[in-house]
Amino acid sequence: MTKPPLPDPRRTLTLRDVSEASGVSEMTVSRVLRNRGDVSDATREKVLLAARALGYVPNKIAGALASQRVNLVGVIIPSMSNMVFPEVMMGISDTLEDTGLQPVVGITNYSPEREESVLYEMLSWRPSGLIIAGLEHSPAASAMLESAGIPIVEIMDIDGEPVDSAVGISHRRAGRQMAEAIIAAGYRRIGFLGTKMPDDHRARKRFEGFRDGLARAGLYLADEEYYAGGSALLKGREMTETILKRTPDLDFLYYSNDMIGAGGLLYCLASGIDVPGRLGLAGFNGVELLDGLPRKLATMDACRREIGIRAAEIIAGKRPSGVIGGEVLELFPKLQPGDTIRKV
Amino acid sequence: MTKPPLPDPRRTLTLRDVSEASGVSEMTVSRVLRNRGDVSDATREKVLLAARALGYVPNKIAGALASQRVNLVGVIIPSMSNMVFPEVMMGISDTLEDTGLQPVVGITNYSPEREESVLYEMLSWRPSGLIIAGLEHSPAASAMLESAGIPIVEIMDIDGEPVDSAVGISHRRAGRQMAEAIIAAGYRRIGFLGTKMPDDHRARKRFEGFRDGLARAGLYLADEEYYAGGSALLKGREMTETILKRTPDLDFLYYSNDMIGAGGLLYCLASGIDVPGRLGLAGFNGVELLDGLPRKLATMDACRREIGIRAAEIIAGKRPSGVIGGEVLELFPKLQPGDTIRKV
DNA sequence: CTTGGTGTTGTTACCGCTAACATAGCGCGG
DNA sequence: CCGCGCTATGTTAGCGGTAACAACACCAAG
Repeated sequence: MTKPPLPDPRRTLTLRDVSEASGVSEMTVSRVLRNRGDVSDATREKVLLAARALGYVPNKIAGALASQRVNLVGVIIPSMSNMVFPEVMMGISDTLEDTGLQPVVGITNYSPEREESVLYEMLSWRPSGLIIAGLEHSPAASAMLESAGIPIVEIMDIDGEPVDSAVGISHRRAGRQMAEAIIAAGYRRIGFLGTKMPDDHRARKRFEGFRDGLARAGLYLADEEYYAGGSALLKGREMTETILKRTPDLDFLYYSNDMIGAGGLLYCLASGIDVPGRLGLAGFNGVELLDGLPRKLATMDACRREIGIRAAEIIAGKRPSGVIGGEVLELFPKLQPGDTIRKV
Repeated sequence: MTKPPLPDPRRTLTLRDVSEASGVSEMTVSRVLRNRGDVSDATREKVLLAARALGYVPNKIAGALASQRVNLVGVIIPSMSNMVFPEVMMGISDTLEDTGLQPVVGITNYSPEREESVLYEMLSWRPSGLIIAGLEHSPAASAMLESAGIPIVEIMDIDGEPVDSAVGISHRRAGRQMAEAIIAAGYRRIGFLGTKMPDDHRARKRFEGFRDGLARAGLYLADEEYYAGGSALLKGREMTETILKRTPDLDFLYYSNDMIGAGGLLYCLASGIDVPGRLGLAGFNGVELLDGLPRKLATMDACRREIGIRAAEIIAGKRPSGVIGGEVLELFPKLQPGDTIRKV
């Protein structure tokens, strides 16, 4: 039993191990592995061979500390469970792909306290940029964002004052537009169905915009219904039944998201309600799932993927404008009338 | 031009800044901020006050390097877009919550190459544990996993040889069980609908188990149909139409996931096909969405949340068994017959 | 034979924090 | 009033890399 030439195989390897195995200095190994600086082909080969043979994995913690550079981009979002943020994430990932930057996600569950702690945790890793959903933050969180010294992009919403840059849509306007379209189609007894989430500011703004849109035409909401938790599709179904039982003369239902809207649509179809003749329906988000439904629910695309792409571009410094920061990029969702609003 | 007493205010703060502001050594500040070691209450107050006033955020990069401890757990999964992995993630997050550990997610898109590079990237941050979906990895990835020197938990699947620990279900058995239930209910002309994903090994194993289950009863698949990309609900609808047109005498359709199954169900209901009398249907996963459908699709719960919980427990060293590693934990999905399989 | 470029490799000094040990101050029994 | 055993705080030496610069070999031109 000869002792193998390698030192304790359980110890994790360092540059020194590779350096000794290949007979050059640690610095040269470092250069080879990062493709930086001039290294002769012969040396490069030797080093790469040794590194691969040992199974060396560089220690980015040490590298980041020494170089003061971290290839991480923090992404803070409220939730991962409703298909809207995963799509934003894909836009971000795809755009960051070829920049050497890597997204790291944190979830807040719509809780300002969690947002604060997730943000603190993220900043303690000194990411080179941060993407965060929403414009509303606790004072402490705002202070951290302001003094972080890195590019910040607040996404999804532009109805407010960003810390640095922002990419999103105006939810207030989106709500108002939907109201106008509904009124134009001749509906008058309008109900609203949404979530019980005081901290979902975007849903709130859509609701306010919607109500304002109605008010401008001298209309008001005829009834409202809210839910929290559970299967959104099922809740949409149940809430629709509830609200229609309570206020049978409603002629339109505006849902705060597509999932409950889809539930409502399925309920109406099963109950033989004439959609969109006797009752019109609309949701919000433009989720892919709607494509598979028996009838197409009216909705508004929230530009989720593009928001992700643009935000990542700002962080990566790829915006064509060449602006350094403080950019506010508004995207414009378009109304997709589908089959659940009467044609005028 | 006198040099200001404070150094560049844009520079990010270090322990030294807090130490100077509070008049104690860096070490003491460090102790206060980590709640470690004895510090007098007076000093603690002073330090916390100064840290808060300055808005100091510790640098975990430096901390991790010095202490050789990283509170990160890598989680590598194929996708975030189909509701199964988000639910696993929640189990992981909830369990890690009170351990000081933090999950960091990487997505592979079912690509072995991406898996390899995501894994390399993750290991270079020296996480204290790793959770990775599946038992099949490239040779290079396997080598990295083996020599990482940290607890590894492979999740979702247990049909194979884990590197270290594993938590999951037997997809082969799940497929077989479904076949047996279908046969017991009297169906004989059975079709399969799935994804074109050579690297989705779990779907493949379910399919193989299903085919074996049929074979044991002397049956074989009467037809098959595959898809890739797009809205799964819509694809399920379209594939169902296609396969039924091509092979009209099918009396059962087994879908490789609930989403296309739901699409198929909606198609059948809209076409007036007698379900489950003339045609039976079943999916896989037990997604919440099914609760909202007009009829309940037969499915098998994949134990997604519990898989996340158990995997996180192993990483956090919270398993009751007290086992160090190499644990294989099998979970047992139960068949939910719903309304789309004939009662025997 | 020098000089000076050019291309390659090595040396030194940190990066910001923490483990481990050293030290200072204090109360107290002998 | 010495020395012991506390507790509270400070000092030193890295963690594993990289930036910046130094050093070296080699060769062409002067």
